[in-house]
Amino acid sequence: MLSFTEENYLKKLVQLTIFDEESSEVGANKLALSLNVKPATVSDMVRKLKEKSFVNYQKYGKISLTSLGEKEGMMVIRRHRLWETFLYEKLDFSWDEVHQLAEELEHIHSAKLINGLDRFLAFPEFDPHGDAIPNEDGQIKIPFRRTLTEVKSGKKCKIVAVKDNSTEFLQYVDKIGLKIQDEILIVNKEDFDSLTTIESHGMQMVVSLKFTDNIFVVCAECSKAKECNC
Amino acid sequence: MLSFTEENYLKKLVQLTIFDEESSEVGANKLALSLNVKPATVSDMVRKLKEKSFVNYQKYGKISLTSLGEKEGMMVIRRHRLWETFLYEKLDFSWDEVHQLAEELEHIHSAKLINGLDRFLAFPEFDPHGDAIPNEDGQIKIPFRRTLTEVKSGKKCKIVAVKDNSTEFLQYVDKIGLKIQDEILIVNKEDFDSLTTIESHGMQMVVSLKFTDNIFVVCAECSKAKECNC
DNA sequence: TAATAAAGTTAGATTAACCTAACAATTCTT
DNA sequence: AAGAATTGTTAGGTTAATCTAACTTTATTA
Repeated sequence: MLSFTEENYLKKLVQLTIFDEESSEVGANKLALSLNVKPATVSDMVRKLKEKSFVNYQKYGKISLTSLGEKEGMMVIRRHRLWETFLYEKLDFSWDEVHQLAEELEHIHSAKLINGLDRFLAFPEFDPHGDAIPNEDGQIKIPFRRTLTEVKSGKKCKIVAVKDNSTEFLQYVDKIGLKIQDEILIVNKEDFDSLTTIESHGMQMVVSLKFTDNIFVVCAECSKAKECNC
Repeated sequence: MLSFTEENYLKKLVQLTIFDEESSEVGANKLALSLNVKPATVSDMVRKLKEKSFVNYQKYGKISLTSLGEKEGMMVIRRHRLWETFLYEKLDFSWDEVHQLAEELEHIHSAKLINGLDRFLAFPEFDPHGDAIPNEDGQIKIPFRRTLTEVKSGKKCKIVAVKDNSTEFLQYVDKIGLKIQDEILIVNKEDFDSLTTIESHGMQMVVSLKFTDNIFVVCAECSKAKECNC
Protein backbone atom coordinates (compact mmCIF):
# COMPACT_ATOMS: atom_id res chain seq x y z
CA MET A 1 0.00 0.00 0.00
CA LEU A 2 1.32 3.39 -1.00
CA SER A 3 1.56 6.24 1.49
CA PHE A 4 0.09 9.67 0.75
CA THR A 5 3.58 10.95 0.14
CA GLU A 6 4.56 8.19 -2.24
CA GLU A 7 1.38 8.81 -4.20
CA ASN A 8 2.16 12.49 -4.44
CA TYR A 9 5.59 11.70 -5.85
CA LEU A 10 4.08 9.39 -8.48
CA LYS A 11 1.39 11.88 -9.40
CA LYS A 12 3.96 14.63 -9.81
CA LEU A 13 6.13 12.36 -11.92
CA VAL A 14 3.20 11.67 -14.25
CA GLN A 15 2.66 15.40 -14.61
CA LEU A 16 6.35 16.12 -15.25
CA THR A 17 7.26 13.18 -17.48
CA ILE A 18 4.02 12.38 -19.29
CA PHE A 19 1.72 15.39 -19.39
CA ASP A 20 4.48 17.95 -19.79
CA GLU A 21 5.73 16.40 -23.03
CA GLU A 22 9.19 18.03 -22.65
CA SER A 23 10.93 14.89 -21.55
CA SER A 24 10.03 11.47 -20.18
CA GLU A 25 12.47 11.82 -17.32
CA VAL A 26 13.21 14.43 -14.72
CA GLY A 27 16.05 15.42 -12.39
CA ALA A 28 15.90 15.32 -8.60
CA ASN A 29 16.17 19.08 -8.26
CA LYS A 30 13.27 19.82 -10.55
CA LEU A 31 11.16 17.19 -8.84
CA ALA A 32 12.07 18.59 -5.43
CA LEU A 33 11.14 22.08 -6.60
CA SER A 34 7.73 21.07 -7.82
CA LEU A 35 6.97 19.02 -4.70
CA ASN A 36 8.13 21.82 -2.39
CA VAL A 37 10.68 19.65 -0.64
CA LYS A 38 14.47 19.72 -0.56
CA PRO A 39 16.53 17.70 -3.06
CA ALA A 40 17.89 15.62 -0.17
CA THR A 41 14.39 14.45 0.59
CA VAL A 42 13.83 13.45 -3.02
CA SER A 43 17.06 11.44 -3.02
CA ASP A 44 15.78 9.34 -0.14
CA MET A 45 12.29 8.93 -1.49
CA VAL A 46 13.36 8.03 -5.00
CA ARG A 47 15.60 5.29 -3.64
CA LYS A 48 12.55 3.90 -1.86
CA LEU A 49 10.36 4.16 -4.96
CA LYS A 50 13.02 2.38 -6.99
CA GLU A 51 13.11 -0.48 -4.48
CA LYS A 52 9.36 -0.80 -4.90
CA SER A 53 9.72 -0.79 -8.71
CA PHE A 54 7.82 2.43 -9.32
CA VAL A 55 10.68 4.35 -10.91
CA ASN A 56 13.77 3.79 -13.04
CA TYR A 57 16.71 5.53 -11.53
CA GLN A 58 20.33 5.32 -10.62
CA LYS A 59 22.57 7.51 -8.56
CA TYR A 60 23.14 10.90 -10.15
CA GLY A 61 20.82 9.88 -12.98
CA LYS A 62 17.44 11.08 -14.15
CA ILE A 63 14.18 9.70 -12.77
CA SER A 64 11.44 8.13 -14.88
CA LEU A 65 8.35 6.07 -14.16
CA THR A 66 8.12 2.33 -14.68
CA SER A 67 4.85 1.13 -16.16
CA LEU A 68 3.76 0.18 -12.65
CA GLY A 69 4.61 3.67 -11.38
CA GLU A 70 2.81 5.27 -14.29
CA LYS A 71 -0.31 3.24 -13.60
CA GLU A 72 -0.32 4.12 -9.91
CA GLY A 73 0.26 7.78 -10.67
CA MET A 74 -2.55 7.75 -13.20
CA MET A 75 -4.90 6.26 -10.64
CA VAL A 76 -4.18 9.13 -8.29
CA ILE A 77 -4.98 11.54 -11.10
CA ARG A 78 -8.13 9.58 -11.95
CA ARG A 79 -9.31 9.86 -8.37
CA HIS A 80 -8.41 13.54 -8.23
CA ARG A 81 -10.31 14.42 -11.38
CA LEU A 82 -13.36 12.35 -10.52
CA TRP A 83 -13.62 14.04 -7.14
CA GLU A 84 -13.26 17.45 -8.78
CA THR A 85 -16.09 16.56 -11.10
CA PHE A 86 -18.24 15.37 -8.22
CA LEU A 87 -17.67 18.52 -6.19
CA TYR A 88 -18.37 20.73 -9.18
CA GLU A 89 -21.40 18.93 -10.53
CA LYS A 90 -23.10 17.61 -7.44
CA LEU A 91 -22.08 19.86 -4.58
CA ASP A 92 -22.02 23.17 -6.47
CA PHE A 93 -18.40 23.98 -5.83
CA SER A 94 -16.87 26.55 -8.17
CA TRP A 95 -14.04 25.38 -10.40
CA ASP A 96 -11.46 27.29 -8.40
CA GLU A 97 -12.44 25.50 -5.17
CA VAL A 98 -12.32 21.90 -6.26
CA HIS A 99 -8.58 21.38 -6.67
CA GLN A 100 -7.55 21.84 -3.06
CA LEU A 101 -10.13 19.43 -1.69
CA ALA A 102 -9.43 16.86 -4.39
CA GLU A 103 -5.81 16.85 -3.22
CA GLU A 104 -7.07 15.20 -0.05
CA LEU A 105 -9.80 13.01 -1.49
CA GLU A 106 -7.49 11.55 -4.14
CA HIS A 107 -5.66 9.52 -1.49
CA ILE A 108 -8.61 7.35 -0.62
CA HIS A 109 -7.93 4.14 -2.46
CA SER A 110 -11.04 2.01 -2.65
CA ALA A 111 -11.55 0.98 -6.27
CA LYS A 112 -15.18 0.32 -5.51
CA LEU A 113 -15.60 3.90 -4.32
CA ILE A 114 -13.92 5.42 -7.34
CA ASN A 115 -15.65 3.24 -9.88
CA GLY A 116 -18.95 3.86 -8.10
CA LEU A 117 -18.34 7.57 -8.27
CA ASP A 118 -17.48 7.27 -11.96
CA ARG A 119 -20.76 5.50 -12.65
CA PHE A 120 -22.68 7.97 -10.49
CA LEU A 121 -21.26 10.82 -12.55
CA ALA A 122 -22.20 8.98 -15.76
CA PHE A 123 -18.58 8.30 -16.76
CA PRO A 124 -17.40 11.86 -17.40
CA GLU A 125 -14.60 12.29 -19.92
CA PHE A 126 -13.28 15.59 -18.61
CA ASP A 127 -12.99 17.29 -15.25
CA PRO A 128 -14.17 20.89 -14.60
CA HIS A 129 -10.85 22.26 -15.89
CA GLY A 130 -11.16 20.37 -19.16
CA ASP A 131 -8.59 17.70 -18.30
CA ALA A 132 -9.24 14.14 -19.42
CA ILE A 133 -10.03 11.57 -16.75
CA PRO A 134 -7.97 8.35 -16.90
CA ASN A 135 -10.00 5.15 -17.09
CA GLU A 136 -10.04 2.26 -14.63
CA ASP A 137 -6.85 0.83 -16.15
CA GLY A 138 -4.98 4.11 -15.85
CA GLN A 139 -5.24 4.89 -19.52
CA ILE A 140 -5.94 8.41 -20.68
CA LYS A 141 -6.93 9.89 -24.00
CA ILE A 142 -4.95 13.08 -24.42
CA PRO A 143 -6.88 15.01 -27.05
CA PHE A 144 -5.12 17.31 -29.47
CA ARG A 145 -5.04 20.89 -28.26
CA ARG A 146 -2.76 23.91 -28.27
CA THR A 147 -2.29 26.93 -26.07
CA LEU A 148 -4.02 30.16 -27.01
CA THR A 149 -0.52 31.64 -27.52
CA GLU A 150 0.00 29.35 -30.51
CA VAL A 151 -3.11 30.46 -32.39
CA LYS A 152 -2.54 32.90 -35.25
CA SER A 153 -4.23 36.26 -35.56
CA GLY A 154 -7.59 36.17 -37.33
CA LYS A 155 -8.32 32.57 -36.32
CA LYS A 156 -11.27 31.37 -34.31
CA CYS A 157 -10.78 28.80 -31.57
CA LYS A 158 -12.64 27.21 -28.69
CA ILE A 159 -11.47 26.93 -25.06
CA VAL A 160 -11.23 23.29 -24.01
CA ALA A 161 -9.12 23.42 -20.85
CA VAL A 162 -6.94 25.50 -18.56
CA LYS A 163 -3.33 24.61 -17.80
CA ASP A 164 -3.01 26.47 -14.50
CA ASN A 165 -5.48 25.22 -11.88
CA SER A 166 -4.68 27.83 -9.25
CA THR A 167 -7.47 29.73 -7.55
CA GLU A 168 -6.03 33.04 -8.75
CA PHE A 169 -5.96 32.06 -12.39
CA LEU A 170 -9.39 30.41 -12.39
CA GLN A 171 -10.98 33.37 -10.65
CA TYR A 172 -9.40 35.65 -13.23
CA VAL A 173 -10.86 33.58 -16.07
CA ASP A 174 -14.25 33.84 -14.35
CA LYS A 175 -13.82 37.57 -13.87
CA ILE A 176 -13.22 38.28 -17.52
CA GLY A 177 -16.30 36.21 -18.35
CA LEU A 178 -14.73 33.20 -20.06
CA LYS A 179 -15.34 29.53 -19.55
CA ILE A 180 -14.70 26.16 -21.15
CA GLN A 181 -16.41 25.71 -24.55
CA ASP A 182 -16.41 29.46 -25.24
CA GLU A 183 -15.37 30.50 -28.73
CA ILE A 184 -12.67 33.10 -29.14
CA LEU A 185 -11.55 35.14 -32.13
CA ILE A 186 -7.92 36.29 -32.16
CA VAL A 187 -8.28 39.93 -33.17
CA ASN A 188 -4.68 40.98 -32.85
CA LYS A 189 -1.34 39.80 -31.50
CA GLU A 190 1.16 42.48 -30.56
CA ASP A 191 4.75 41.28 -31.10
CA PHE A 192 6.18 44.11 -29.06
CA ASP A 193 4.70 43.20 -25.67
CA SER A 194 2.97 39.88 -26.42
CA LEU A 195 -0.46 41.26 -25.61
CA THR A 196 -3.32 39.60 -27.47
CA THR A 197 -6.67 41.14 -28.28
CA ILE A 198 -9.44 38.57 -28.34
CA GLU A 199 -13.16 38.72 -28.98
CA SER A 200 -15.70 36.52 -27.23
CA HIS A 201 -19.44 36.94 -26.63
CA GLY A 202 -19.23 39.97 -28.92
CA MET A 203 -16.81 41.75 -26.58
CA GLN A 204 -13.17 42.56 -27.11
CA MET A 205 -10.50 42.35 -24.43
CA VAL A 206 -6.76 42.42 -24.11
CA VAL A 207 -4.97 39.54 -22.41
CA SER A 208 -1.36 38.83 -21.46
CA LEU A 209 1.04 36.10 -22.53
CA LYS A 210 0.70 34.59 -19.07
CA PHE A 211 -3.01 34.23 -19.77
CA THR A 212 -2.74 32.81 -23.29
CA ASP A 213 -0.07 30.32 -22.18
CA ASN A 214 -2.50 28.86 -19.69
CA ILE A 215 -5.54 28.43 -21.91
CA PHE A 216 -5.84 25.33 -24.07
CA VAL A 217 -7.90 25.60 -27.25
CA VAL A 218 -8.87 23.67 -30.34
CA CYS A 219 -9.66 25.09 -33.76
CA ALA A 220 -13.27 26.30 -33.79
CA GLU A 221 -13.88 24.86 -37.24
CA CYS A 222 -12.42 21.39 -37.06
CA SER A 223 -12.25 20.60 -33.37
CA LYS A 224 -12.42 16.91 -34.12
CA ALA A 225 -9.28 16.74 -36.22
CA LYS A 226 -6.12 15.28 -34.72
CA GLU A 227 -4.21 18.29 -35.88
CA CYS A 228 -5.16 21.06 -38.24
CA ASN A 229 -3.74 23.89 -40.27
CA CYS A 230 -6.79 26.08 -40.20
CA MET B 1 -5.64 21.50 12.92
CA LEU B 2 -6.17 18.03 14.34
CA SER B 3 -4.24 15.03 13.04
CA PHE B 4 -6.01 11.83 11.94
CA THR B 5 -4.86 10.19 15.15
CA GLU B 6 -6.08 12.97 17.41
CA GLU B 7 -9.45 12.83 15.69
CA ASN B 8 -9.65 9.11 16.24
CA TYR B 9 -9.01 9.58 19.95
CA LEU B 10 -11.75 12.21 20.19
CA LYS B 11 -14.19 10.09 18.22
CA LYS B 12 -13.53 7.10 20.43
CA LEU B 13 -13.94 9.23 23.54
CA VAL B 14 -17.36 10.39 22.32
CA GLN B 15 -18.37 6.77 21.81
CA LEU B 16 -17.09 5.66 25.21
CA THR B 17 -18.17 8.62 27.35
CA ILE B 18 -21.29 9.91 25.60
CA PHE B 19 -22.91 7.21 23.50
CA ASP B 20 -22.11 4.36 25.88
CA GLU B 21 -24.04 5.96 28.74
CA GLU B 22 -22.14 3.91 31.37
CA SER B 23 -19.91 6.74 32.48
CA SER B 24 -18.84 10.14 31.23
CA GLU B 25 -15.18 9.33 31.79
CA VAL B 26 -12.89 6.49 30.88
CA GLY B 27 -9.56 5.07 31.99
CA ALA B 28 -6.40 4.96 29.90
CA ASN B 29 -6.39 1.18 29.68
CA LYS B 30 -9.91 0.91 28.37
CA LEU B 31 -9.27 3.67 25.86
CA ALA B 32 -6.07 1.96 24.75
CA LEU B 33 -7.91 -1.31 24.34
CA SER B 34 -10.61 0.15 22.15
CA LEU B 35 -8.12 2.08 20.01
CA ASN B 36 -5.87 -0.96 19.60
CA VAL B 37 -2.83 0.79 20.99
CA LYS B 38 -0.82 0.28 24.16
CA PRO B 39 -1.64 2.18 27.36
CA ALA B 40 1.74 3.92 27.13
CA THR B 41 0.69 5.45 23.83
CA VAL B 42 -2.54 6.72 25.33
CA SER B 43 -0.65 8.34 28.20
CA ASP B 44 1.38 10.41 25.76
CA MET B 45 -1.52 11.29 23.53
CA VAL B 46 -3.85 12.25 26.33
CA ARG B 47 -1.25 14.65 27.70
CA LYS B 48 -1.15 16.28 24.28
CA LEU B 49 -4.95 16.45 24.02
CA LYS B 50 -5.09 18.01 27.46
CA GLU B 51 -2.60 20.71 26.43
CA LYS B 52 -4.87 21.49 23.50
CA SER B 53 -7.91 21.66 25.81
CA PHE B 54 -9.76 18.73 24.28
CA VAL B 55 -9.84 16.58 27.42
CA ASN B 56 -10.01 16.89 31.19
CA TYR B 57 -7.39 14.74 32.76
CA GLN B 58 -4.73 14.47 35.36
CA LYS B 59 -2.04 11.94 36.00
CA TYR B 60 -3.45 8.59 37.10
CA GLY B 61 -6.94 10.03 36.72
CA LYS B 62 -9.83 9.30 34.38
CA ILE B 63 -10.20 10.98 30.99
CA SER B 64 -13.24 12.97 29.88
CA LEU B 65 -13.99 15.33 27.01
CA THR B 66 -14.14 19.11 27.35
CA SER B 67 -16.95 20.75 25.43
CA LEU B 68 -14.42 21.62 22.74
CA GLY B 69 -13.29 17.99 22.55
CA GLU B 70 -16.87 16.79 22.44
CA LYS B 71 -17.67 19.12 19.58
CA GLU B 72 -14.64 18.03 17.56
CA GLY B 73 -15.40 14.37 18.21
CA MET B 74 -18.99 14.89 17.16
CA MET B 75 -17.86 16.49 13.92
CA VAL B 76 -15.82 13.41 13.09
CA ILE B 77 -18.90 11.30 13.74
CA ARG B 78 -21.02 13.66 11.65
CA ARG B 79 -18.62 13.29 8.74
CA HIS B 80 -18.47 9.52 9.18
CA ARG B 81 -22.22 9.09 9.17
CA LEU B 82 -22.82 11.44 6.26
CA TRP B 83 -20.28 9.58 4.16
CA GLU B 84 -21.88 6.27 5.10
CA THR B 85 -25.22 7.63 3.97
CA PHE B 86 -23.73 8.87 0.71
CA LEU B 87 -22.09 5.55 -0.09
CA TYR B 88 -25.23 3.63 0.75
CA GLU B 89 -27.74 5.84 -1.00
CA LYS B 90 -25.84 7.17 -3.98
CA LEU B 91 -23.14 4.62 -4.77
CA ASP B 92 -25.11 1.47 -3.93
CA PHE B 93 -22.79 0.20 -1.24
CA SER B 94 -24.27 -2.37 1.10
CA TRP B 95 -24.58 -1.42 4.75
CA ASP B 96 -21.76 -3.74 5.77
CA GLU B 97 -19.32 -2.06 3.37
CA VAL B 98 -19.76 1.59 4.28
CA HIS B 99 -18.13 1.68 7.70
CA GLN B 100 -14.58 0.88 6.66
CA LEU B 101 -14.48 3.47 3.91
CA ALA B 102 -16.10 6.12 6.08
CA GLU B 103 -13.24 5.63 8.54
CA GLU B 104 -11.02 7.20 5.92
CA LEU B 105 -13.39 9.78 4.51
CA GLU B 106 -14.28 11.14 7.96
CA HIS B 107 -10.86 12.77 8.25
CA ILE B 108 -11.38 15.21 5.43
CA HIS B 109 -12.24 18.42 7.19
CA SER B 110 -13.75 20.91 4.77
CA ALA B 111 -16.97 22.22 6.32
CA LYS B 112 -18.11 23.25 2.87
CA LEU B 113 -17.73 19.68 1.66
CA ILE B 114 -19.61 18.17 4.56
CA ASN B 115 -22.42 20.70 4.58
CA GLY B 116 -22.68 20.35 0.80
CA LEU B 117 -22.94 16.61 1.17
CA ASP B 118 -25.59 17.05 3.86
CA ARG B 119 -27.66 19.23 1.54
CA PHE B 120 -27.10 16.87 -1.38
CA LEU B 121 -28.44 14.01 0.73
CA ALA B 122 -31.43 16.15 1.76
CA PHE B 123 -30.33 16.47 5.39
CA PRO B 124 -30.69 12.85 6.48
CA GLU B 125 -31.44 12.24 10.15
CA PHE B 126 -30.02 8.72 10.36
CA ASP B 127 -27.21 6.79 8.72
CA PRO B 128 -27.68 3.33 7.15
CA HIS B 129 -27.22 1.65 10.55
CA GLY B 130 -29.94 3.78 12.12
CA ASP B 131 -27.58 6.06 14.04
CA ALA B 132 -28.46 9.74 14.32
CA ILE B 133 -26.29 12.21 12.40
CA PRO B 134 -24.99 15.17 14.47
CA ASN B 135 -25.84 18.59 13.06
CA GLU B 136 -23.45 21.30 11.92
CA ASP B 137 -22.93 22.44 15.52
CA GLY B 138 -22.08 18.95 16.73
CA GLN B 139 -25.44 18.43 18.39
CA ILE B 140 -27.18 15.11 18.15
CA LYS B 141 -30.67 13.95 18.95
CA ILE B 142 -30.38 10.60 20.65
CA PRO B 143 -33.83 9.08 20.25
CA PHE B 144 -35.25 6.73 22.85
CA ARG B 145 -34.61 3.10 22.04
CA ARG B 146 -33.80 -0.16 23.79
CA THR B 147 -32.04 -3.36 22.81
CA LEU B 148 -34.11 -6.28 21.62
CA THR B 149 -32.92 -8.13 24.74
CA GLU B 150 -34.92 -5.76 26.91
CA VAL B 151 -38.26 -6.33 25.19
CA LYS B 152 -40.69 -8.65 26.99
CA SER B 153 -42.18 -11.76 25.49
CA GLY B 154 -45.41 -11.15 23.55
CA LYS B 155 -44.52 -7.56 22.65
CA LYS B 156 -44.18 -6.15 19.18
CA CYS B 157 -41.30 -3.82 18.35
CA LYS B 158 -39.60 -2.23 15.37
CA ILE B 159 -35.90 -2.32 14.50
CA VAL B 160 -34.45 1.19 14.40
CA ALA B 161 -30.70 0.62 14.53
CA VAL B 162 -27.88 -1.85 15.04
CA LYS B 163 -25.27 -1.47 17.77
CA ASP B 164 -22.52 -3.55 16.19
CA ASN B 165 -21.41 -2.19 12.82
CA SER B 166 -19.07 -5.05 11.94
CA THR B 167 -19.29 -6.70 8.55
CA GLU B 168 -19.97 -10.06 10.16
CA PHE B 169 -22.92 -8.88 12.19
CA LEU B 170 -24.47 -6.83 9.40
CA GLN B 171 -24.17 -9.68 6.94
CA TYR B 172 -25.81 -11.96 9.47
CA VAL B 173 -28.72 -9.55 9.84
CA ASP B 174 -29.04 -9.50 6.05
CA LYS B 175 -28.85 -13.28 5.91
CA ILE B 176 -31.73 -13.83 8.28
CA GLY B 177 -33.76 -11.35 6.25
CA LEU B 178 -34.06 -8.46 8.69
CA LYS B 179 -33.51 -4.77 8.15
CA ILE B 180 -34.15 -1.42 9.77
CA GLN B 181 -37.86 -0.54 10.11
CA ASP B 182 -38.88 -4.21 10.20
CA GLU B 183 -41.44 -5.15 12.84
CA ILE B 184 -40.71 -8.02 15.18
CA LEU B 185 -42.93 -9.98 17.54
CA ILE B 186 -41.22 -11.56 20.55
CA VAL B 187 -42.69 -15.06 20.53
CA ASN B 188 -40.68 -16.57 23.34
CA LYS B 189 -37.68 -15.89 25.55
CA GLU B 190 -35.90 -18.90 27.00
CA ASP B 191 -34.41 -18.10 30.41
CA PHE B 192 -32.28 -21.23 30.38
CA ASP B 193 -30.03 -20.36 27.42
CA SER B 194 -31.16 -16.82 26.55
CA LEU B 195 -32.39 -17.81 23.12
CA THR B 196 -35.25 -15.71 21.79
CA THR B 197 -37.84 -16.79 19.26
CA ILE B 198 -39.02 -13.90 17.11
CA GLU B 199 -41.48 -13.53 14.28
CA SER B 200 -41.04 -11.17 11.37
CA HIS B 201 -42.50 -11.15 7.85
CA GLY B 202 -44.69 -14.04 9.01
CA MET B 203 -41.67 -16.24 9.72
CA GLN B 204 -40.35 -17.46 13.04
CA MET B 205 -36.70 -17.75 13.90
CA VAL B 206 -34.50 -18.29 16.92
CA VAL B 207 -31.80 -15.77 17.75
CA SER B 208 -29.05 -15.56 20.37
CA LEU B 209 -28.40 -13.08 23.15
CA LYS B 210 -25.45 -11.77 21.15
CA PHE B 211 -27.92 -10.92 18.42
CA THR B 212 -30.61 -9.32 20.57
CA ASP B 213 -27.99 -7.25 22.44
CA ASN B 214 -26.97 -5.66 19.17
CA ILE B 215 -30.35 -4.73 17.78
CA PHE B 216 -31.98 -1.47 18.86
CA VAL B 217 -35.77 -1.28 18.76
CA VAL B 218 -38.67 0.94 19.69
CA CYS B 219 -42.14 -0.15 20.70
CA ALA B 220 -44.16 -0.91 17.57
CA GLU B 221 -47.24 0.80 18.96
CA CYS B 222 -45.91 4.04 20.37
CA SER B 223 -42.61 4.57 18.64
CA LYS B 224 -42.91 8.30 19.15
CA ALA B 225 -43.07 8.21 22.93
CA LYS B 226 -40.03 9.18 24.94
CA GLU B 227 -40.36 6.03 26.95
CA CYS B 228 -43.17 3.55 27.16
CA ASN B 229 -44.51 0.70 29.22
CA CYS B 230 -46.28 -1.12 26.44
C1' DT C 1 -4.18 -2.65 56.82
C1' DA C 2 -0.67 -4.91 54.35
C1' DA C 3 0.07 -7.55 50.30
C1' DT C 4 -1.13 -8.17 45.77
C1' DA C 5 -3.28 -7.01 41.56
C1' DA C 6 -4.57 -3.66 38.31
C1' DA C 7 -3.96 0.61 36.13
C1' DG C 8 -1.09 4.16 34.50
C1' DT C 9 3.51 6.49 33.55
C1' DT C 10 8.25 7.13 32.07
C1' DA C 11 12.36 6.19 29.46
C1' DG C 12 14.34 4.87 25.52
C1' DA C 13 13.86 2.85 20.73
C1' DT C 14 11.72 2.76 15.96
C1' DT C 15 9.77 4.47 11.48
C1' DA C 16 8.47 7.78 7.82
C1' DA C 17 9.13 12.07 5.99
C1' DC C 18 11.21 15.82 6.34
C1' DC C 19 15.28 19.17 7.32
C1' DT C 20 20.46 21.42 7.12
C1' DA C 21 25.16 21.23 6.18
C1' DA C 22 28.80 19.29 4.00
C1' DC C 23 30.45 16.71 0.34
C1' DA C 24 30.65 14.41 -4.46
C1' DA C 25 29.54 13.98 -9.29
C1' DT C 26 28.26 15.98 -13.55
C1' DT C 27 27.85 19.59 -16.84
C1' DC C 28 28.81 24.01 -18.70
C1' DT C 29 31.87 27.62 -20.15
C1' DT C 30 35.59 29.65 -21.68
C1' DA D 1 40.28 20.37 -20.87
C1' DA D 2 40.30 22.82 -16.42
C1' DG D 3 37.71 25.53 -13.30
C1' DA D 4 33.23 27.05 -12.03
C1' DA D 5 28.51 26.25 -11.59
C1' DT D 6 24.98 23.15 -11.13
C1' DT D 7 23.05 19.03 -9.61
C1' DG D 8 22.64 15.27 -6.57
C1' DT D 9 24.01 12.47 -2.31
C1' DT D 10 25.21 11.45 2.45
C1' DA D 11 25.29 12.05 7.35
C1' DG D 12 23.09 13.36 11.16
C1' DG D 13 19.07 15.63 13.34
C1' DT D 14 13.72 16.47 14.17
C1' DT D 15 8.77 15.29 14.90
C1' DA D 16 4.58 12.40 15.47
C1' DA D 17 2.91 8.17 16.67
C1' DT D 18 3.92 4.08 17.92
C1' DC D 19 6.33 0.25 20.68
C1' DT D 20 8.63 -2.55 24.95
C1' DA D 21 10.36 -2.79 29.47
C1' DA D 22 10.70 -1.08 33.81
C1' DC D 23 8.66 1.54 37.21
C1' DT D 24 4.96 4.01 40.13
C1' DT D 25 0.43 4.81 41.78
C1' DT D 26 -4.13 3.34 42.94
C1' DA D 27 -7.47 -0.17 43.98
C1' DT D 28 -8.79 -4.66 45.78
C1' DT D 29 -8.91 -8.23 48.91
C1' DA D 30 -7.62 -11.45 52.35
